[in-house]
Formats: sequence, structure tokens, C-alpha cells
Amino acid sequence: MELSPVMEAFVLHWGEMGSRWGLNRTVAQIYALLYVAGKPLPADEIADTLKVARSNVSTSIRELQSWGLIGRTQAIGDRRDHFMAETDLWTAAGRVADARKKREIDPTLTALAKCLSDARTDDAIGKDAVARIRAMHDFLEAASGWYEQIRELPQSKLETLMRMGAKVARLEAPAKKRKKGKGRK
Amino acid sequence: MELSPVMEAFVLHWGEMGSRWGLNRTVAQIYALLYVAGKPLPADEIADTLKVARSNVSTSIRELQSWGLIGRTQAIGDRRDHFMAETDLWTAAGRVADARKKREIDPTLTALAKCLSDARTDDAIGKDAVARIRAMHDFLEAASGWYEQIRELPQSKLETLMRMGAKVARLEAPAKKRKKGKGRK
DNA sequence: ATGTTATTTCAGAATTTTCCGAAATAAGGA
DNA sequence: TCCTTATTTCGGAAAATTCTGAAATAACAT
Repeated sequence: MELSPVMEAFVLHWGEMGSRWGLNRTVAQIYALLYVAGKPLPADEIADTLKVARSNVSTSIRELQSWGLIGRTQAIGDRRDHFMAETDLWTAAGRVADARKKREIDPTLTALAKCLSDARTDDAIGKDAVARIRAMHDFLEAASGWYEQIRELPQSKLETLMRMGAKVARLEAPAKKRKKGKGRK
Repeated sequence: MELSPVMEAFVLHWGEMGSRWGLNRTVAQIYALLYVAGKPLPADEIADTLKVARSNVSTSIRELQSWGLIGRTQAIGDRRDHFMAETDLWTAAGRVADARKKREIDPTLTALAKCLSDARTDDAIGKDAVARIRAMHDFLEAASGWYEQIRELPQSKLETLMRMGAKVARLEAPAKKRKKGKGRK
């Protein structure tokens, strides 16, 4: 697949971006490529376009699948697998968030819980240090629970909630002290 | 500073964690150490405790400061700087989120806007590809705007909002199809 | 079976990131 | 000024990550 200049810029930028978010460059570029391409591409065409080794594409595709960001399809008369990006960005972002929570937040919560339980038999640790570890645990647990609740909302409800968020800000924050006219800070 | 077993486990785990979130291990460990220590520590004591080079501490501290996660204080009769962690986790999380948005999301939005403007003179790109890039841009812009609104809420309002989120989920989601008894999948 | 094409695995090469230690800089005393 | 202590800078060592190319595996057709 030939990339137009803008498509190339998009893919390259996305590669940079991805590497700041824990994906590596190739993985991010492949997602970007499939996203702009708008049609399923076979692995060797991806490798050609991005100028990376075929084996690298294989590995990267596996990772993208583990994030739930791409799907596999077949084309008639073609034995090769073809891959397409999830193009609904709400869905894609949700998948990434879910995966990161599961890989990172949940194990951290477990580790913190273990710290707290071990703390009982650690006579060299101070009460206040335990309290701080507990604060960290509780904070993560609260955030985690909130996320899960948000996450089970259908997308439409979520959008409502976002609008409500904006409204809460508008109704309540400037509500105290409302002169007429130009007002507002 | 001598670390108790649990404190050590906490610091080590946090180091692992940090490296998944774009901080490096030492940076994350220093934050964790200052967080459990609960009191300001001078740089060389940090280096001793974590068994890393003094210069590494210097660099890492600068990074933590750029994230707004630690502060510098002085102790009387001691010319050395002492560093203490931000222990309010809402504040700390907010600082990290702000910094990442500014470093990563905002530049990405700029890059995407440039793609869209360049697309006008790129005659090799298809209309649909441009539309997808625009969708990406608009999605990020919406998320970014929402974040900013949320971010200016005082913490108390934010907590209200979170409770509302939970309520929306409880009131509306299970409302359709409510049999009595064990119900619920 | 045998050949052909698609995909994965994996050892090590290439690259990037992190870290150390020596030297430079700064900031006070004496 | 000159000595002592605190901190930063920075070249390159060490470690970790990413990527390649070759070989192994798989899946199908003839």
C-alpha cells in the first residue's frame, strides 16, 4: 500500500505517540496504518509499507490483538490473514483502558493489599507509614471501582454523564457570586 | 534511612509500576520512598537507601519536580536540600494527568490539525482517510475538553460527580428487565 | 507425499534507555 | 583566597528493549 504524504505523517506521529503510552513504535504505527487505510491489509503488505521485518509485524499484530485493537478477517481467493483496525475510537480507547487497568492497576492493588497484610508482622514499620500505604490502596481501589461503574454504562449514558459533568461545572462553580453582565473571572 | 521489609516491597513494586507509566524505575522508586518515609529526605540519603548513584538521584529528582510530585525544603542547620513527596493522592494524580495531557495529548492534537490542513494539498489521500483522521482529531479534542472541564472542578464537586456517575449506572442500567429474586446474570 | 505459501519463533544484532562515576560548578564558611 | 560540602553535568558503560533474518512450523493444494 502506498502512503500519501499526509498518511505517512499520521502514521509516523502516531508511532511516536504510542511509544509514550507503553506500546512500541511498530505496534503503534501498524495500528495507525490500519486505521487510515480503512480496509483490511495482509501482514506482508503492512511490512512493505512500513519497511519493517515481516516477523516484527507478526509479533506486533499479536500484541495489538491482545489489546483488542485490531481484528482478523479473510479475503476471498486469498489465503493470507487480513487485519483491520477498530475504527470506533470510543471502543478502541475503552479497550486500551480496560487492558491497562487489568495489567497494571489490578496487580498493583493486589500488591498493596499484600503490603498491608504483611505490615502486621513487620515490627520495623511505623503506624504512619502503614497508614500512607493504606491511603494509596484505598485511593486506587476507589478509582478502580469508579472506573468499573462508568465502564458498564452504555455509550449513550456515558455521553449524558459527560454533559452533566460540564453542567455541574457551569451550574455550581460560578453560581456563588453571579453579577449580571460580563461577570465570570 | 533504613527500610523495613514492607516499605522495601512497596518501593520495589512501585518502581516496577512506574516503568509502565513512562517514569523510569529510579524515579518511581524515589517517589515511593519519599511517600512512605513521610518526611523530607536529603538526596544522598535517598541514594544510600535505594543503592543508586547520587547523580542518578539528582536527575530523577529533577524529573519528579517537573511532574510536580515532590517539593524541596530545607532543614535548619543542614545545607542540603531535602525533598518530600506530595502525599495527597488526588493532587498527585491530577498533576500527573495534567502533565501528560500537556506533553502528549496537546501536541498530538496539534499534529492532527496539521495533518488535516495539509490534507487539502495532498491529492494522493482519499476523502475517507481524511475523514478518519478528522474523527481521531475530534475524538481527542472532545476528550481533552471534557478533561479540562472536570479538572477545574473543586475536589468536592468531583466527588459528587463520581457519586452521580454511580447513581446513573444504578438507576438506569438495570432498570430494564428487573425480575425479583436472584436475577442479574 | 511433495511443493508452495503463510505465519511464528527465536537467537542475536541494533538501538534506545538508564545508570554510574568522574569532573565541573556552585555555595558557603574560615 | 582556599578549603569543604552540596549539586549538576556529561561521556560512556551497562542494561533493557526492539527489530531482523533465518529457521521452524503450519496449512493447504496438487
